[in-house]
Amino acid sequence: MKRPTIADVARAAQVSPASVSRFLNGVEGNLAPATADRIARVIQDLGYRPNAWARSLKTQRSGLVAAVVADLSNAYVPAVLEGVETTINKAGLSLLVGNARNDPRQEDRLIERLIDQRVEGLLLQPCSIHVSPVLASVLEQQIPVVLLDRILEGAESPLNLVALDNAAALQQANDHLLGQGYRQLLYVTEPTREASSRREREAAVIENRKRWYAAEIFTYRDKRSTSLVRKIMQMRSTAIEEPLAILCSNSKTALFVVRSLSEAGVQVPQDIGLMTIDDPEWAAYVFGGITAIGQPTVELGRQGAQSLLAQMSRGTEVRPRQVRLGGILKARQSTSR
Amino acid sequence: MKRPTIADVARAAQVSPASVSRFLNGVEGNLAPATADRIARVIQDLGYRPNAWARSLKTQRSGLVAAVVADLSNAYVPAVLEGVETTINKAGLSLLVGNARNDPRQEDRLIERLIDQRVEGLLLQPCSIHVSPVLASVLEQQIPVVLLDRILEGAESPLNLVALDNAAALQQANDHLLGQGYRQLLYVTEPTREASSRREREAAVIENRKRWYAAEIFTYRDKRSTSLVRKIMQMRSTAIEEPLAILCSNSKTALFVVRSLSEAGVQVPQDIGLMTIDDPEWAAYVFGGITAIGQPTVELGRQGAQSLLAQMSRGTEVRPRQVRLGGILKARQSTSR
DNA sequence: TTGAAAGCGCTAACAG
DNA sequence: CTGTTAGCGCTTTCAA
Repeated sequence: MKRPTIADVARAAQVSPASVSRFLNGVEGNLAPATADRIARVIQDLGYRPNAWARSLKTQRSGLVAAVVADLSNAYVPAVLEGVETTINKAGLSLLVGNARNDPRQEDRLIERLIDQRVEGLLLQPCSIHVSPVLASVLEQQIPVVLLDRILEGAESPLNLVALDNAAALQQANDHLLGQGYRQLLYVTEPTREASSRREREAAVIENRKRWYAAEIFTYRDKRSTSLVRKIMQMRSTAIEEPLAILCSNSKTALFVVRSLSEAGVQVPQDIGLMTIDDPEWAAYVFGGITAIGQPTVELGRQGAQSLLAQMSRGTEVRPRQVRLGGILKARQSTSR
Repeated sequence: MKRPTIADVARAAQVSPASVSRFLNGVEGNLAPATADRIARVIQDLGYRPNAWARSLKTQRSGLVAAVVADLSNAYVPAVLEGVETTINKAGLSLLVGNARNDPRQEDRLIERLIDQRVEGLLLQPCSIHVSPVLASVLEQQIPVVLLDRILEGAESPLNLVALDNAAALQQANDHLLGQGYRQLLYVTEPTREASSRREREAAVIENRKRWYAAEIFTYRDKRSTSLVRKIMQMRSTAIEEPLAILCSNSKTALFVVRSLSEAGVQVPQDIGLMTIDDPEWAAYVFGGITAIGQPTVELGRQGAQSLLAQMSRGTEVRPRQVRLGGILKARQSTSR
């Protein structure tokens, strides 16, 4: 039971394949209503569906767009993908998804495979900070690319980007915490080497350093919480008990900190203030509510996809657009003194 | 700057396209080492990559697999997709993702589009309970399908499935709560009409009904928490104050309940017990820890994908496999009296 | 071990 | 308004 081809339809409807094709594509030189009807009926009867491969081969369009993300297990990512998927589908295209699992080699492999599938565009949340040879060749082939969430260094020309305005978000966070009367800051982050967003956030923390009595950065590499707790104890033991707040670089970090504090029995906000960049669904319910800077995740995906679609239709020639979206401060219990 | 074709390679290497094709596919009738080397070099130089469309047209294989999910915004779903994606990629295939947003019409549209892309298999978490005409035609075409998380009624033969053993999970939950001394149960669920998993869970609750002093079911349809709170108050006002526990049908429900309880100032576990099916990352940190039945989400995706791959290679003829995975009880503060 | 040639299913000139 | 024809880039007999 092979699927019917355009030729089968043509034969059954007593017309040429060309006419069927015209019908399918709603082409200019309109068909006689009678012919069209006949074709329509046959298509219906046979359950004919055009073969995307053959069409692609001819038209050089696949109807496929790819999204390669750094880590699907970070809730931020599926939220962004939601915006991407919706937009891509509205445009009549289909979305291929690749999860690099924070491994640049895996990322390369995925990109290569997806390009081989002849995707018409690539949305990328890179898990490395520089342009890999594979990505370079993608760019060279003029395949539209839009970066999500993270920038890339060493591209010949800056790539299209949609991301959080990290500098502004951290400014907001610092303002809020200082405004609440905190005088010491402990910024907790995952290693910052490979993700530009983390770098930008950390840079902003450093920039705001002088505003604090003390501001330190804690980078966590494993799940163990002991050294973080030790760090906290150390900062809290200042002679003049300056109030201390923890700021988390993202929701994954926040989860780690929440776990650490819970295990150590540290009270929030009594003993310590807590705030995070990124506002996961649970933030409002832990410790009576954790103050957060929410990201417009779905919107970010939407805009990324739109930017890609624009490039796909207008060509890669358009000058690159760097969109920076603002975060939204949600003040909650965890930073109220 | 068009991409080089097999003909370009053939010309540059002074061989026939057929030989290049042989080289590419590592075919039996081995090439002379010298020829192979020459071809290899040219491919390298030209940066040649085979055209998937042309290959598909000829081989009738696309290298594409699709996953259509009910709702990407439920954290359970991306977790399952993670397992799916990994497995599919390991098999050298690419994954197309569609998000039906709980809309059966959208689901149909997605399936149709993906089938038009000639995917070789479909993983489906249906957002309806019965086989739509579109899906029926997919099955009729012998395209391998595996259901994730939810079953479908009215299929001619039962479809392959990987899902939680809902009956067992709810048995476990009931046992645990009764063991903790609770005597009244309030089961909170989203509307159960369209998702078989919800139906199964609700059915299990009903089955366990006699074990309770009172067991009621609360279906929430909107975000407003007032009627839930009223219900709770009503159940708590029994003459002989039988201890009450809430059981949530999944993590989305749990989030709703947590919000409602927080807003109403109900204390957990002092005033009421709380438990949920599905163990989201935040469960351990809200109300000092919410007791949950964890689902093997990633594993579920992995097994679903494997089941699909099996069907794809051995043909749809294989007898359908219904895999039911067990949940894992995580006892926490919220149900300790 | 290699090449020639046919064709997968479709579209897009070009005629008519 | 409609049909004929020539490929899109690849694989795969069949011959050499």
